[in-house]
Amino acid sequence: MKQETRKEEIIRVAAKLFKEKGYSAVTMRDLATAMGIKAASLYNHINSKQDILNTIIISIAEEFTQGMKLVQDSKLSCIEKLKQIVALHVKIASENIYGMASLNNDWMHLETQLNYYLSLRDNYEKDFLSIIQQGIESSELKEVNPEIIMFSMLTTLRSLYIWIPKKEELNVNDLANNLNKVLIHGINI
Amino acid sequence: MKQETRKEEIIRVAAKLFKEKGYSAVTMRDLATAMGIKAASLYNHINSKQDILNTIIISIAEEFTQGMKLVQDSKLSCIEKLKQIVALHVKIASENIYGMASLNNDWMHLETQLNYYLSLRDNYEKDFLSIIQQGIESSELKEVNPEIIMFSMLTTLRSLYIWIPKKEELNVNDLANNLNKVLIHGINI
DNA sequence: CCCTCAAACTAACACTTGTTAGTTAGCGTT
DNA sequence: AACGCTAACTAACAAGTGTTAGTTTGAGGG
Repeated sequence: MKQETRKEEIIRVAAKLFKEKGYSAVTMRDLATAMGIKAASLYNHINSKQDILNTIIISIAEEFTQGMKLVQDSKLSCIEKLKQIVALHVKIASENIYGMASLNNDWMHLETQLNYYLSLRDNYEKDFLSIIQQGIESSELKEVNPEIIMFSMLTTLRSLYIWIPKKEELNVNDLANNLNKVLIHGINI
Repeated sequence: MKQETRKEEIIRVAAKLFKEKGYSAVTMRDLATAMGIKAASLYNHINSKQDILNTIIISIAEEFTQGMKLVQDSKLSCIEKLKQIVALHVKIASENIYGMASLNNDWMHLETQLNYYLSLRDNYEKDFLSIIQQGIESSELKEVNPEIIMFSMLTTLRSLYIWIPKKEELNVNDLANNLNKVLIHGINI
């Protein structure tokens, strides 16, 4: 159990505030108050407000990229790959509830790292789409517009951070299994 | 074809800016520039920045509430009701692409109207959940956690505004039909 | 020709923003 | 005792914030 540095603590608290009000609405004085110090003192630990956002978003985005790579390199069937992706999202979302909010809602406030983020997101979606297309070609999946399938799955998965905190007892495996049922097999009898 | 008033034009342009950068990051000077006038001139037409947000969010939220009421009062089967709800979201999202962004991302910046908005949203979700629960009881739907079903459908539907603009040719009926297939019947063979 | 009115303008306000500079206090090591 | 390090502080700045007051412009109707 590695001890959290002061910098990590600031970033963690910042992510929580960013989730509640959004990046732009959170001031350095808000963040300082939440940390119990003065705004200027924050700069002993961090470079800038922007830098906090960069750290939060890019670290999670890279985690997703890495996870997708593992899924792609596996020899699983299409449906099994999709289940792995669901599990990936449940895992990352449950471990980064606050950061996921910034990833979803504040990515446009990135500056120097904006293009890098967009390229990660783009590639992720391309890889996701390609898995679905292969599933349709091999008749594992129904012949529905693959973009609609991806959109439906991805928006649900990307919104997990909103919903997970509302569940008192969270069993990550249970949630992933239930989501697999609903997303892959549908809801009707 | 009713002519758009200057006030309506400002609100429409504001919604577009709010979608791109979020409510807090859009200044009255940004909005004025987009309108081709000076910031102070905006106040000949609108009361405050807050008021613009109120108008955007509350009008759409009430549209959803009204639509849900119609669905509830119908004598349709559960599955047919869910299809009506999908159609409702596709319709409202396609007609309010910009406003939907504020509804999803900037509702927390409401002040006087925050509680009213939250009550509308709460009731909407309760009604949605109740339809799903009835569907499970009457064996129209699989016996899966009804909250997960609602969460999955609702997050997909609420994110439509992100995705609709990316589709060159948008046929509202096509989109609703495809979403129904994916959300209700699943994606596997 | 004057009046009205919508819609723009300039100038200014009080306050908030992110950030910097320079300083101080406490603590462990030499 | 002196040093260096961490982490806080006060004070300040320049730019930007939403908003108000008062004024000007131009078009249309009596």
